[in-house]
Amino acid sequence: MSANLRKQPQGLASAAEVARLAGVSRSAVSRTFTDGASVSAKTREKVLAAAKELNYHVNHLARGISKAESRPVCLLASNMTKPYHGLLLDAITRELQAAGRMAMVINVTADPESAQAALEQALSYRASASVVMSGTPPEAMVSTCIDAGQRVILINRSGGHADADHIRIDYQAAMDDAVFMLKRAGCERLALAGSAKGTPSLMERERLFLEAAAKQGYAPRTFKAPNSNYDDGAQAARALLAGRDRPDGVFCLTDLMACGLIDSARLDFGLKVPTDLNVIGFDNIPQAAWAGYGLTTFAQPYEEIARTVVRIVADETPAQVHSLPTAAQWRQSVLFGPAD
Amino acid sequence: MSANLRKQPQGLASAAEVARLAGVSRSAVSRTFTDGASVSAKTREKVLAAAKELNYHVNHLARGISKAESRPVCLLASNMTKPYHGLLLDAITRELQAAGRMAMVINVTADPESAQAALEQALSYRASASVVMSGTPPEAMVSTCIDAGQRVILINRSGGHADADHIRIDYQAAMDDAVFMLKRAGCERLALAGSAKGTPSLMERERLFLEAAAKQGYAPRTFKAPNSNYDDGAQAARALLAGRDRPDGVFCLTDLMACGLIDSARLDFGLKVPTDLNVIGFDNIPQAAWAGYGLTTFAQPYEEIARTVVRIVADETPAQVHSLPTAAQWRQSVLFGPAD
DNA sequence: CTGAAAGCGCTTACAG
DNA sequence: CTGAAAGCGCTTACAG
Repeated sequence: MSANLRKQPQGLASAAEVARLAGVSRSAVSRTFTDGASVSAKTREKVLAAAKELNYHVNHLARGISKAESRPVCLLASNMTKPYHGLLLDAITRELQAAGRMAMVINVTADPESAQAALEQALSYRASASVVMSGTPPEAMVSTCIDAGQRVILINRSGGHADADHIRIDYQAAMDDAVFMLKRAGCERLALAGSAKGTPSLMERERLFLEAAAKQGYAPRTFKAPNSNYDDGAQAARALLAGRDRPDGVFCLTDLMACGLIDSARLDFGLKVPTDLNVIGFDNIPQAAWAGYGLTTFAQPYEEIARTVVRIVADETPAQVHSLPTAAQWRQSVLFGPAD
Repeated sequence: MSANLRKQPQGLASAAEVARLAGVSRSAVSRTFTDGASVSAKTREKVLAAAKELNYHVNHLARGISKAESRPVCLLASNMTKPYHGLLLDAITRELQAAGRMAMVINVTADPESAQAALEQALSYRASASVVMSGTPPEAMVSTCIDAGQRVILINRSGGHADADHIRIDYQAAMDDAVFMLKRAGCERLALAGSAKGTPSLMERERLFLEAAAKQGYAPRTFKAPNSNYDDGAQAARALLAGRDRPDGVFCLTDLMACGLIDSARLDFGLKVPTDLNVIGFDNIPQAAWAGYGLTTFAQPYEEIARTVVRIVADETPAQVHSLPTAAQWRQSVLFGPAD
């Protein structure tokens, strides 16, 4: 009674109340809700009945204090507004949830220090893992998290942290494919719509495309836009498509850029895709499938990334690099379909 | 020492250790990290120094057991992949974070029972509030949450729950505007690209547009697509633009539909927007600003919604309906600009 | 302003 | 299989 007076007005039953009603010990109700604990069918029955009657829910906050598995996983995300990030966030929250894990999301803004602040938050909530989808946390911060017993999972981030898990995509095959597709479409002058943003995955795609092109005897004209969004693609179009010796095949670092480039090619230059210009993108965002674009692109393995995250969070395996493949998605922005 | 053996290997310091190092009581360190608690500058100093040395972070999980304000807020989201949902999720997580609150996200899939399961999860984590962005939780579930001392905030959901806070958008003015814009552009035959999905906000826009049109003497042809995405817009185009008496102005329930309709109008019917066809959308998603669309639309008040959410979470005010306005966003898909 | 003590809601050796 | 007890890491009246 007097204990009740101290409580905030929040009517959720506690394990103690359930125990009282069921006529068993506190430990018994705790065990009933712990997978694999030893309770007799009869006790379990009584507890379950009482729990149902009192509308009891294990307090995960309290459980998390002593039980690592019921601690949340922190997702450091930004740009949720952009299709690629939305797709990734959707897949990861879905898989985490299916595995019974709770996801806390931290919105990492452009601010360079916010990745650090975000990881500190994750520490405060004793997250069992932090998934870095955006930003580049300082090395020292990653160490702090790992020392605190947390796993740190970097998705498409640069490879500096030895103790963190890295999920990276294997872009080599995709970039070879891209050049092959353009060659088979009869392209003679290639171009690359690149970015000066400096994200590791962007830089890697850029480098590998250029290498693959060189191997096939191409010397692509390159334009580096400031970022990798729609406007950057349009900007690339205006830089690459003006003047003589217009390219007839261009690889865009992202689908968003490809959409901007295609629109500009059509509206500013009166070009038809793919007859005048072959275009390939990257990410396979929903817009790539829109009739206005019909973009041939490469799909990020969103589901596989999500499943890998869950696996890392659940396992005790030492930190390592996880490489995942992409898959080509043919549409109409490149002449001719896939080879048989 | 023996206590340490029981701990899982997680090196984060506790308040007790900080107290020991600083030579003060446990209460003192607790107070140092509680806003507005009474600690002398000297004690605070000592505690802060010790905390820094041990890399101490208040355990929010534990704090949440006794302190309601540091409990997480649950976000029930789905379709994060769609621009509108991404925009909303981004704004809400950003504002919540700025207010020092943690956001847990629950991915509500299409499954009708998952909204209920999601709210039960929120209960387990003792969320101080649940924000329902998708799905329609059963009345009984909402009551359970509220009885548990949790606030339930429904965004653009139907108005059945008396004890929940409702954030709704005032579509009346927008729909009057939409008809006015089309009339001023000289439209003679209006159409509505509607949806059979049955979401409250969709249904309300539909009804209000039709009413506004009737007031101006229009009798819009209506097509109800199954959902409210890109493909649904394309489907609407094929239904509305074929045959004689083609409409010259159409309102699409969502920007996504408008994009699909514009693409189909151009590619399937060879129509030019806005000279052959005036188009208005709703939501003001990033794609609406793309050069290929240049869509005139209405902006959901994403930021205002987010701020309202944090205000509700922080306050003790009784549940109520919060009405927010939209703002017209002129672009090129309707003839003539805004009135002065 | 401060500390000792009781409390929150859970888990988990320990002894039977 | 079961319960009493000690523990997790925090907060907050209470008395000084």
